[in-house]
Order: sequence, then C-alpha cells, then structure tokens
Amino acid sequence: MDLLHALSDEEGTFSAREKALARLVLEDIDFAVNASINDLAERAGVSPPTVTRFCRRLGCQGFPDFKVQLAKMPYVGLRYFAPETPTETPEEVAEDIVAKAQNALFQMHRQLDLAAMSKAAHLLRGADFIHAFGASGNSAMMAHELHNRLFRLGCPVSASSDHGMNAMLAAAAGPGTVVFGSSFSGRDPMLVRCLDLARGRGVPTIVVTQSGSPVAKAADVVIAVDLPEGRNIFRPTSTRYAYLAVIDILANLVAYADREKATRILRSIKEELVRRRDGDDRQALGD
Amino acid sequence: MDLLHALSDEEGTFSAREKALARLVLEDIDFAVNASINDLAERAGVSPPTVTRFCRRLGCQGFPDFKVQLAKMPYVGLRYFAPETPTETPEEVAEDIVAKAQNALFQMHRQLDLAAMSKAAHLLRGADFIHAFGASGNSAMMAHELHNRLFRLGCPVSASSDHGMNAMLAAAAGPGTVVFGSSFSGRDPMLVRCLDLARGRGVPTIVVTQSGSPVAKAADVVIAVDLPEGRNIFRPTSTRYAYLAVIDILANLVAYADREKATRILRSIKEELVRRRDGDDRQALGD
DNA sequence: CTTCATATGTAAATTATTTTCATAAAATGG
DNA sequence: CCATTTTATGAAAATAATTTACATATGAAG
Repeated sequence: MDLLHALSDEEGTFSAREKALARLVLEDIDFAVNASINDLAERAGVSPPTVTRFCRRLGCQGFPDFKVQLAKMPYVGLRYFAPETPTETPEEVAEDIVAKAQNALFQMHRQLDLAAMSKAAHLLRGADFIHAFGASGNSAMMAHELHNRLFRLGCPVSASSDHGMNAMLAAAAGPGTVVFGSSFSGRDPMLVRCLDLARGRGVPTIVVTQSGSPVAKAADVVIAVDLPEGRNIFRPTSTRYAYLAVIDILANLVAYADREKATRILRSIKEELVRRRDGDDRQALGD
Repeated sequence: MDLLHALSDEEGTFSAREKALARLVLEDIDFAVNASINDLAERAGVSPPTVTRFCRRLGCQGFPDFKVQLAKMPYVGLRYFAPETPTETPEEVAEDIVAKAQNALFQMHRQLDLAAMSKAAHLLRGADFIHAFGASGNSAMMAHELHNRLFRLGCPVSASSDHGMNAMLAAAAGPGTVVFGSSFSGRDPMLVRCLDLARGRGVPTIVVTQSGSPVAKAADVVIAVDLPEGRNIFRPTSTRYAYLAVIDILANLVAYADREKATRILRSIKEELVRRRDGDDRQALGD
C-alpha cells in the first residue's frame, strides 16, 4: 500500500535511472500498468534488469508484482499525481467527482491518527454534554452530522453553527462538557475563540481540522486532515467526504465504547421508524 | 471496468472449467491477483491455456492484463463479494468505513443515469425557485447540502426538513418552481404526499431515491441509487457518500449550465470569506 | 592512485504465457 | 440413432517476459 510513498522517493535514495523510472511511472501510470518490462525499460532509457531492481527496491517481489501493486492504487490514490484535467461532459464530471471523493477518503485514511480518534471517542462517550460547533455550510454539516450520529447512541449532544450562540455555550460550559469543533481551513477565528473559552473553563476540546492551523493549536485533541484542494471553483470540496468518514469512524468508536447502551437506543429508534412507515424493518436507521 | 460484471456470468455462457475459474477468482481475489497462470490453473484444476482463453473471453488482452484489471478493482469494487467481517479494533473500523464509503461511490457511479442527471440539472438551472425536501437526518442533510451547493451558483433555493412545512410549501408552489426530494428508503409517505401536491400543480419534481419505490413513482425525474445496506447497526449508512456525490455532480452540472453566472456569484462569496478571515485566498469556498 | 562499493548493462538462464495442434465431448441435423 | 459439426480442453512446442549471473563502468573513500 505504500508504493505511493515509496515512489515519491522522500528519502532521496534513488539513483539517476531510478529517478527516471519513478518519474515515468508517476507521469503515466496507465502506461506503466499495461507495459511489459521491456516497454517500460525502453521508454525510460534503461535496461530491463534495472527495472526489476527498481521494483524490488520499492518493496515488490518483482516486476509483475509491481504492476499489480500499482494497478491496485490508481483508482483511489495515484490520480493525485495526474494533472488536473478540465471536465466538460456529464460523464467526465461524474467520473471526476467520484474519483476525487475516493481519493479524499484514501488520503484521509492514510494519515488518520487512530490514537487521537480513540482518545476523542472516549472523551465523547464519557461526556455529560457535548457541544458540536462548525460554521459556513461544510463544517456546519459536520457538526450536525455528529449530532445525528451521536444522539442515536444515547449521547447528550447538541449541534450549533451560530457563532454568537457557540461563544455563549462555550462560556457557559461546566464540568462534564466536551466541545467538538470542525474547520476545513483551520482558520475560523470564532471557533478558535470558542475553543479558548472552553479550555479556560477546563472543558476538553476535540477538533477535526488542518494540522498546524490556529484551530488545531487551540484544541486538546486534534484529528488532523490535510488534503490538497482542487482547483475547479465550480466543484464542492472533496474534503467533505473525508470529514464525513472521520465522523462515522468516531461515532462507531463511541458506539463500541458502550455497546449495550448504543444497542438499546438504536432499537427504540428503529421501532419508532418502522411504526411510522409501513412496517418494513429492513430499512436503515433513518432516511 | 466491467470485469466485475463479466465475472458474475450473468448470461450464463461460461463452460464448466470457466465457472470453476470464476468461482476461484471471486472467492480469493488476492490469490488470483498474485498467482501465476500456472498456480491459478492448478488450483482451479484446469490447464494454463484454459486460463488464457478465460481471460480473453472476459475481454482482457491476456492473463497479465487480466491480473491488472482485477487488481484495479478490489479496493473499490470487489470487496462486496467478501463476507462481512466483524470489526473490533479502531484500525478495522477505520478500514471498513473507508472501504464501504468507496464502494458506495463506486456502485453509485456504475448505475448513475446521466441522462436523468442532465435533465435534473436543466430543470434546476431554469427554475425560478427550488424547494429541497428531505427528512430524518440523512435525507435532511442532502436537502441542506443541495441548498448549500446551489445558492453559491445563484439559484433561488430553500431547504426544509419539516414535514408540515414541506406540505404547505408544495401546496403553495406556483409556476417556475421545482421540487427536489431525497429519500434513502424511498418510503417516506410525507415526501410522497408533497410530490403528489407539486405534481398536481404542474410543478416538476426531481428525486434521489431507490428505484421502484413509492417516492420514485411519485416523481418526474428519478435519480436512482440502489445500494445494499450494511448489517452493522452501529454503523451509519455508507449510502450517504453516494448521495452526497450525486448532489455534487448535480451541482456541478448546474454550474456548467450557466458558467458566467456561477462564476460571478462564487467570486463575491469568496471575497466575503477572505475579508472575514485573514486575507488568505487559497481556501476553499466555505469552511 | 588504488581500492571498494555501487550502479548499470549484456547475455544467458529461467520462468511465464501463448500458440498450435490433437483429442474428446457435446450439440446439431438428418 | 448415427454422422457431422462445433465446441471445449489439454499436451507440447514456441514465443515472450522476466530474472539471474556476471562483467564493466563510475565515483567515492582512504
């Protein structure tokens, strides 16, 4: 899974020929995936054994294994290296949005700090009250989504995307409260202020944001998500998919922290839903 | 990309040996992807040439190409064939949620009706007013997300997840209005009622829902998303990722339908955001 | 300037894959 | 029901791909 990383040669240990090979592969993965060792060697201007050695150095068993490893990724990972192609037709738009969303999920997963997630889950499970803060559409969605996930598990949680309100809530927070914040950019001064207020009152704070950002610096538990932004202004950010998955994973961990309680609440929600619909209980928990 | 489909032998044209091969491949993709043609032939109890012929029949160029095609999929597609494994550790939870989300995106993309999407996009772009309806958390999120996407493009849109309100809005809708509805289950009687009301007033209706469901039947333009639900009740439905992508694609198509207008509005939103933050304009449009 | 380590290529050996051809099994038509 | 054709399959040969073994060159270290 770390071919991606290996190919970028962060340690700078590649020889000249190997660099040429790495460049060629990253530039045209489709070619690399379909080529024979001779084709690849020829186009990179090296000999076939050099290619085999290159593959081994990358941690593969040989050239065929390298191709398979490479093929496993392109759909989800390596497209980031491809130049951003303009989309015009509906086919291209759909293809591009789906690929970018999958990439965002892939990248988030690679960098996810599970220790921070576990810590956050335990804080949330143990909280007497949870405030979820987020603003400006995208982060507001995350705050509401956390609410939507956690109330089902029996957590006392409220979500708010009202800056003034959030500041008051943070200023009034007492012991047992936990504050959760989301900020895609990490530069939401009002959220920073809320976090500072909470911290000043000894209330633990959890954020999902860009590492090293003002928001990250103001929080106790930081779940860092650092993704490159696309350049198509018409396109909503694919980072949302990654954030959504972070919320899902967090909610799942909270559920696992006290399964018995989660099961009880989920069952009663389900019963209510079935009663209000047509008695078909195969449905998911909530429309 | 359609190896998946080809391997399932829906036309039933496989011979006995080919069926054995298909079964072996689907049962243990990891093995198939890493094996040599001899290993695979031996384990399936056939001769190597039979394997080559099998690959060709599947539309591949040969056995190596088959392996590459196969390797391209597992991460996003073929995991559906794997039995649902219980997750326990945070690693497993994260891995599973990310894989399921990617699968949902993959499957949605495979079945997406782009003609319906285009039709929906043109209806939305031409509307004088858009009502986005959705209830119960998940679909409410989709309605609000559509609002969040479309207002940025200069569309007059409002989102509501209040059943009573929705019915009144639908009943009051005049010419030029378009109603958009989301329902994961397709069995939201109140949404069906709103759609009927709108239809009765000659207002076009667009829905994202399960095909063949009551909601689908009540709408003019149906964007069908049919995905299997997971069996882990602690886990939020991965269908949300697919729906979110549908909204994104739709919003992108709406933007492309009148780029000049979309660009103008997006620019002013961006200026406002930058003014309220620290002047860094690299940020995405909205937190 | 020599020595050693490393990088790389050539050619041979090995291995993998495909083609060719023969045979057997199943389907088709009388 | 038999003859004929088609189709499926494997064995062996041919080809192609990959790797190994070895030789040479390059450059760094002493």
